[in-house]
Formats: sequence, structure tokens, C-alpha cells
Amino acid sequence: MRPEHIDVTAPEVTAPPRRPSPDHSDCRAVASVLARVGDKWSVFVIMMLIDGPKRFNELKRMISGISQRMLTLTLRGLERDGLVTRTIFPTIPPRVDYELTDLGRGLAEPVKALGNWAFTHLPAIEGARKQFDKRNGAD
Amino acid sequence: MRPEHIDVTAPEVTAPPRRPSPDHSDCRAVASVLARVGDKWSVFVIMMLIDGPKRFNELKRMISGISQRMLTLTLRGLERDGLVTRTIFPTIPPRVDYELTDLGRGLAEPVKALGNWAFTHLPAIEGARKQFDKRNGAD
DNA sequence: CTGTATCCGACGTGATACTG
DNA sequence: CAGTATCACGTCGGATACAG
Repeated sequence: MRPEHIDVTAPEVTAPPRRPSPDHSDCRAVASVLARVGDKWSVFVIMMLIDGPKRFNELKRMISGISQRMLTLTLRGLERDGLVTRTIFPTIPPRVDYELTDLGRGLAEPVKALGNWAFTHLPAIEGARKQFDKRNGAD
Repeated sequence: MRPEHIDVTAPEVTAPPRRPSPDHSDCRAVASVLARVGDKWSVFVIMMLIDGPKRFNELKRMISGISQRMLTLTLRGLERDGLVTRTIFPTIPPRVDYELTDLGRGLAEPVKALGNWAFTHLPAIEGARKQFDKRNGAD
């Protein structure tokens, strides 16, 4: 029921910074990337990998709130999108390094910008939430 | 290109390429904003409202893939975060206008940057997905 | 150490019908 | 026109156990 066939075929990738929504077809594809950013853990993993390659349990320890399953799935998704590389060292015990690709590092930039904005305007947003909550709950 | 031109309270936020994770507590809060961006419809609505205030069914028509329920919920979430305002005209039939607040317009900037990045690197990502899929499916 | 498989609850999403 | 309520379904996410 969902238009999975996304025929972007946009000849002008250098579109003006006006609106990134010239067509609805493109939006779907862009949304999938946005969804990755909105993933509960993807951004965390990306941020952790900015410093350099990390091992599986190293990441698990750094994020600490994540479960093994979710870390695996998140890493898989990131790897699938070409955002991180997975290097296996056939040693005993096995060792797997995850590293940000150039694409992943590129994604990290706008994500960091967004993160900065979020961090900066956090008080405003939380204040608005409180206000809305109060108004909606006590009204 | 990147809207680093944001009114940050901390001057160190822009300078160091370090990771914006001074505390884990903050990450949670930032994640909630990121989650909003990652919402399936929030970004679409924000983009539609950049041009100016829109009515409910107007938005519903523009996005078209969205259900009434989801549009309502998305709008509520946006309103709760202080990103959009809801103006009711007690006419018959009733008319409700949704408009981006200053905060919402501010959020639109990094989101547009992210959207542009996504749009630009869409071929790379989709290619990586195809490759991963093929390698994982045929292996 | 690095995963995979399974179960299970929670939540997001949509379709439909109803109200002001 | 704008919004709510309810139900049904699929997916997400966590805990646990197991395997290479």
C-alpha cells in the first residue's frame, strides 16, 4: 500500500536551499534518512564513533542504556546505510571494530548542528511542554 | 552552508569538534527533540508550514499520505513543544490555523540542512542499502 | 567477545465511526 | 470543517537464553 518505488531521478542535486520538498516522492526517501536520525540509538552510536573506531562492548558500555539486541540492530542499520564499517578480526576472542565511514562523518555534521540547536533551545521546549501540559491538564 | 549561526549560550559549543555530550542526562533530553525530528510526519508538517499558516484539511491535503488521526497527533506534539501555534476561529464552519512559531522556524533550519544532506547523499545511501541487501541476501 | 533466536509487552499507525 | 474514540495490526524494544 506504500509507494516503495521511489523514482527520484533528480537531475539537479544542487537544488537551492529553498525547500527540500519539491516532490512528494523525494520526501519519502528523505524521510527514511530522517527516521534513521530519529532512531532511538543511531545518533548516540554515531556520536560515540566520531572519536574513532570502537568495539562492540566498548560501545555498549559507553551508551550503557542500550541492550545488546538494540546495539546490534542499530549497528546493522547504520552499516546497511553505508554509515559505518564493520571490521572483523578473526582472533580469539573475536574482535569487531565499528568505524564511521566518510558518509557517516558527513551525516554527523548536520546531526551535530541539530543537536546543538536542540541543546540550546531545550529550556524553551521543555518550558513549552510544561506550559502545554499544565494548560491541558488543569483546564 | 550549515546554519551554525545559532544563538548559543555557550561559546564553546561551536568551536570544539568534540561531541556534544557533556552529560548523559542532557542526551536524553536532546534525544526527545531528535525523536520529534525522526517522527514520521512532524518534519513534513513543519516543511509545509514554512510558507505560512495553514488550515487542518489544507495540511491533510498537502501531505495526503497522512491520516486524520496522525495529523492531529503530530500537530498536538508540535504544539506541545512550542513549535507551532493553533489559532481557532469560532466561525461556522470552524476554522483552525496552524502556524510555525519562531522556535519552530528556528528548528526548520537545521532540519532543512539535514534534509539537504539526506537528499544529496540519497544515491549513496540507497546504493549502500542495495549492496548490503544483496550481499546479505545472496551470501 | 560478538552475535543470533525467541518470547513478550508497549507503542505507533491506520481505518472507521462518531461528535461539535 | 475539525477533532475525538475505539479497535486492530504491525513493529519496536527489552530480557533471556543460546551459539560461534
